[in-house]
Amino acid sequence: MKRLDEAFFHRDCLEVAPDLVGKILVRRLPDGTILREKIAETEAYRGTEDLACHASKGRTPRTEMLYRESGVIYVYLCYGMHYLMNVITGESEQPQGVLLRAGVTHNGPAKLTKYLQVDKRFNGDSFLTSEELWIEDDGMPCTYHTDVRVGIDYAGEIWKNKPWRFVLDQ
DNA sequence: TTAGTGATATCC
DNA sequence: GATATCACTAAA
Repeated sequence: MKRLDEAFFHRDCLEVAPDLVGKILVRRLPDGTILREKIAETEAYRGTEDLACHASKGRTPRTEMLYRESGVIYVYLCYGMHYLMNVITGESEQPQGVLLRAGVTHNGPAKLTKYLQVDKRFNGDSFLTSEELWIEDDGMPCTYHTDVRVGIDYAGEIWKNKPWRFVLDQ
C-alpha cells in the first residue's frame, strides 16, 4: 500500500478530486484499531470565485485552512451536528480543496466522519504526516462519473451547475 | 417535508 | 449581544 504523498495533493483540485475516487481512507483509532474505507464520492471547491467555496466569502479564521499547503485536513461542523472533512489541494495561498463526500459503505459526508470518528481535532492536521488518518492507493483501477455538487443552491446558477462532483462506478 | 443543532459571520 | 445561515441526516 502506498500512502498518497505531497505530489498527489499538490495539483489543482479538479485533478485531485477525481483521482481520490477509489482510494483508501485509513483511520487508526486510539486503541489501535484500523478502519479502511474506499472513497466513493468527492467534490471540488475551487478558489474565491467559486461561490460554493467557503473562501468566496472572504478569508476568515474558519476559511484560513483553505489557504494552507496541500495535504492539510479541513474539518468543520455543519448544521450544528455534522462534521465534514476536506483535504487541501494546489498551491498555498490559493484557496481550494476536495470534500470527501462518501465511502463505499457510508453514503454521506457526515456519516463518513462519524464512522471514522473524525471531528474538529483533525482540523489543521495533514494527510501527509498524521499517524491517525491518511489515504492509500491500493492500485485497483476504477471508473467514475461526474455530477453537480450537492447542497449549494445558494451558489448561483453558474457555480451550482459545475460538474465538480466525482462518483465511483460500482 | 421537516425538525434538530451549534459554530460562524455579520450586523448592532 | 443578537440574528441569520448552513458543503447534513433521520424520521415521517
